[in-house]
Amino acid sequence: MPSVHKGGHIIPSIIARDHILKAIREIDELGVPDRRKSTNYCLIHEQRHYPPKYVISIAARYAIGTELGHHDFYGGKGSGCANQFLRNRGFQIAECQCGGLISIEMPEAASELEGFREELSRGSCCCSDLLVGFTFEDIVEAEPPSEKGVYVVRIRKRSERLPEAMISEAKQLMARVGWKMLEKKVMSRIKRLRGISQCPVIYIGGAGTQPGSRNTLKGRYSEFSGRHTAMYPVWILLYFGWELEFGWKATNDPANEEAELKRKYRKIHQERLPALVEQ
DNA sequence: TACGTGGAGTTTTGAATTCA
DNA sequence: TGAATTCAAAACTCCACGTA
Repeated sequence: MPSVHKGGHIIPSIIARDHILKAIREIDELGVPDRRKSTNYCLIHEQRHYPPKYVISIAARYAIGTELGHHDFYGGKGSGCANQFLRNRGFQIAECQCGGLISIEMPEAASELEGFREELSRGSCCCSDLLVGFTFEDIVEAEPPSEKGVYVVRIRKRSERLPEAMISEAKQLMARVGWKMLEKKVMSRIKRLRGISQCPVIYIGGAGTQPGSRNTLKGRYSEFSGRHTAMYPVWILLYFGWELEFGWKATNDPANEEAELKRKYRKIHQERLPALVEQ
């Protein structure tokens, strides 16, 4: 088999740019196993980072039908090694310790990324005026009443982990579970984390909005531990060290209060709803 | 009586199809 | 080819019932 390296550690030269692009697309879908993350270099494609050796391993499967193992070829800088192989096919390689699969899609430059981090950590937004009269408690130990009302989930403190990185790690976890149907459903919710902005309010909902309903704030809150539409992204945020609050306001007209709250929120946020609400 | 859970009703969304 | 329509699936919410 033709190769670009000798001595038993070979990269099949039949691997073309198209095979590498297919590998990148697969990694976008399935993520990178922890043991295959890069240590010192990243392949940078469309402003996302990928581990060079893992990309080549996957690309080999598309080219020759067999995935290469971690020790089947060299990484590093030398001639015939993974980095040079990828550069020869038109890809950018940079020194980086992120491990791969880190997106910097929102801000384009590194300085902007830092600015985005700062903006996220501030979490300031004028929509806090909408929540006058709400009671807030830590989401993991909130005790809302058994009454009708409107409720919100709000970010109290952000961690260093950005939404895109959390989505990537969640995707890897789901890929390891190996249950496509479950992965599709869970990830469809978790991807809503991309909608998180500087605004701390990430969900608005109502309890007892329909006539005759016996739903309560307490009941809706309990669903965050088992079947609420926003529970997966909430779990992910908590897992990565974000601190969240559950806030509520009891009312006899939750439907109108919820609609009015969302209307005002949209007005402030260019017609968008909170990140975890279906847009 | 309060709570948890399975299942059903209603609304929304998006893909597929039809038609001009 | 693009707009309009249809329909299935998903999302969201509520109801009913068993249990503590």
